[in-house]
Amino acid sequence: MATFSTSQPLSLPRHPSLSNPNHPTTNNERSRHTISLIDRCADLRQLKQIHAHMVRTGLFNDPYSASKLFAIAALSPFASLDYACKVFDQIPQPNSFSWNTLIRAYASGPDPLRSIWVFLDMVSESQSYPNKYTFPFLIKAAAEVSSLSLGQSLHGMAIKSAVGCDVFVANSLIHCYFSCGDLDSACKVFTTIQEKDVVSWNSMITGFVQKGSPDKALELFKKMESEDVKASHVTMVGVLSACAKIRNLEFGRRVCSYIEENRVKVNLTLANAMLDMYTKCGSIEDAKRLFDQMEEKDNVTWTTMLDGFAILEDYEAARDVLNSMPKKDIVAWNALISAYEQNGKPNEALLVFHELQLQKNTKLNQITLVSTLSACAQVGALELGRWIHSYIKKHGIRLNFYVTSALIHMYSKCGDLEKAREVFDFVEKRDVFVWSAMIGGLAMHGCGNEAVDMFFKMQEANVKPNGVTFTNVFCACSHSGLVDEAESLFNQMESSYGIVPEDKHYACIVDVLGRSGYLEKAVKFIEVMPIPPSASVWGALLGACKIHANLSLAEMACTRLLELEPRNDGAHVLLSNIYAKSGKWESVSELRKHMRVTGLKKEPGCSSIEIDGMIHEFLSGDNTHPMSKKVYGKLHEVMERLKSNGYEPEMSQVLQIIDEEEMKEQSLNLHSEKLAICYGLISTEAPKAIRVIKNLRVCGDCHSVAKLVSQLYDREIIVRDRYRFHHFRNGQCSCNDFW
DNA sequence: CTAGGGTTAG
Repeated sequence: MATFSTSQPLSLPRHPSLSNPNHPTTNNERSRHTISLIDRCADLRQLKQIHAHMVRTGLFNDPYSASKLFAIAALSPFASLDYACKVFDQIPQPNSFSWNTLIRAYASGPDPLRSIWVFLDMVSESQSYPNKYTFPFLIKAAAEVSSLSLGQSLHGMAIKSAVGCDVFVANSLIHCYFSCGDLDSACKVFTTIQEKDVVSWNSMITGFVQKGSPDKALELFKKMESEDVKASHVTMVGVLSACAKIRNLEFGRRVCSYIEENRVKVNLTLANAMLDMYTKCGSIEDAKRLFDQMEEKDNVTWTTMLDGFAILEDYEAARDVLNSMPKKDIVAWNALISAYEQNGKPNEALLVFHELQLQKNTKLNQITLVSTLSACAQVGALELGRWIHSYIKKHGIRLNFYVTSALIHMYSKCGDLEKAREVFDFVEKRDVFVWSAMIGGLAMHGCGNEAVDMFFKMQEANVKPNGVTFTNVFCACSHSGLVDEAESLFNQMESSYGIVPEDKHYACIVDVLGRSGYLEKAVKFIEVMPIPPSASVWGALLGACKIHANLSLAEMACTRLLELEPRNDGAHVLLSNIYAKSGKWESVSELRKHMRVTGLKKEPGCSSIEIDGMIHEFLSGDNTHPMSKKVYGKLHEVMERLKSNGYEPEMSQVLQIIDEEEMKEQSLNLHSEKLAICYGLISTEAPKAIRVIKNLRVCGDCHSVAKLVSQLYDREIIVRDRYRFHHFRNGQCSCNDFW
């Protein structure tokens, strides 16, 4: 038998007029031979050869033979849509099969909607009618582009064409409704199927898993079992994915034994799903064992394993996996970058990003950019963030919701609120995350009223707020003292927006009330909370007590907070200072001893500043920076100049998170933000703004110093502290000294 | 002669 592994001339039956008239082969046999050759074609050249032959012999005029050739042209591994279309146009009267084939080819091509245009041609211009094979392809196209209205129209047409009850049509509708987010319709279709097959169940199970209801997927699986439907390997993939999402190792293990007992065929995809379940559920031993057993591995296998180590924060092992990958792809790089970024290691994430850029064959994608922008936001790497933004523009990368939110978030957190607004205004469509990012940005910069306005504009745009939106709005209210607005929105959260307040929302309201001086009200609010107050709730109250110098309440809040978070360093230091202020010296020494014994230390103040794309970090009292001497020289000069302009160091805030050692640093003006600002003065020129990021709250003295420097040195200074931004300009701060 | 459901990174 002839097989064509490489392109060779074909031995085609000869033209009837040329063949020996006495030769016994009939036309029928000749066409059978030609058609069997079509099936064994290995490339387009061979196919075209047969095509030419068929035209010459007239075989192409036979609808069956022509459709056979066309199907290979459109669907084989070496298919060419261009060529297939030309073949199709030559078919005199394409039958339904040929139309279906063309629709199928387009539906799984790069532009699925083109299959709809073919369908319209079929309906309007041909004698062929759509049948039960036609609709699954079209519905698949609708699913691909997530067009609910298209899916609904096709659903209606399928019913009119009397194929609405066909199980293939119904199954593709389930898939389509899920991908359009219309879960109710998907369920309705499912319940109307008379004879559900395993694919019907699988479509439901994977639909629920992918749309964020893994628990429902597991329920369905149990129901499927109780109805004695035999699960397939695709069922297993879906169920394992559900287990991975809800971190249910026990159920996941049961699924694995089910697979063994029922001899479900374990292919690569299923093995990968098992691996993912083990890693996500935290059983790295099982994962390692499976990984070592797997004979065949693909990039999914490697990346899943990489992520498994990253989850355990074993970055060395994760890195080893990346290094061992035969063909590293962007997904694997993204996994490492995002692992660092999401575990509070943004600098490491940026290092990996820089390394990735040196790889010639790996193209960044939207996910790379989202993770990296998020890392930029954390460290305040505005220059790199800007570079990524221009990269996005230059390469025409689409601003989807993720990328848009990430850009807004990056610009906001790096202190460039105007740029954040530009991005927000530029995009045409905004989802809840884009709106929330913008509201959050306004909140950080103390634009409370604008944030609240934005919240209402969002409703006008028919975008429903979520829990994050409310957190950001409350945060905005808090920084701007908008007590009434916050209270009124809080009261509507559940009744009007259907969002059950969580502990972070309660903490926000306590913060709003407390900051504005309504300490009693805040306490009452905590007392009537329907859920037990969390550490962040007490933390918010404590913060308010600090601002308003309420010692007794602070002591209570501190005690509650330490019950919930025994290793909260700030609360310890603060409590010891409270005791000191109240003369409870025994309690002070007890607490200090406790801290020494348990090795609890106050997180050191740290400020950073980006110069020419490099992040420079300063700890308080730091002299490790290469330009340390010059920085201190500048600091001395600044302080002298400030003093001669009437500045007096502020040494007596009532409550501060300062430990004994820091007292000395405080008196010597060694706070990290002062060092970073001085470094900024040395290494940049006006009118460039000095942007500093601090890990803790900016202290009162540094705040006054920054105000004066902005005036006397005529420099804009932008400081991001743990909670918000301070824009210092002409001796004023954007926070109006309310923070 | 045709068809549907699947795993990794935000």
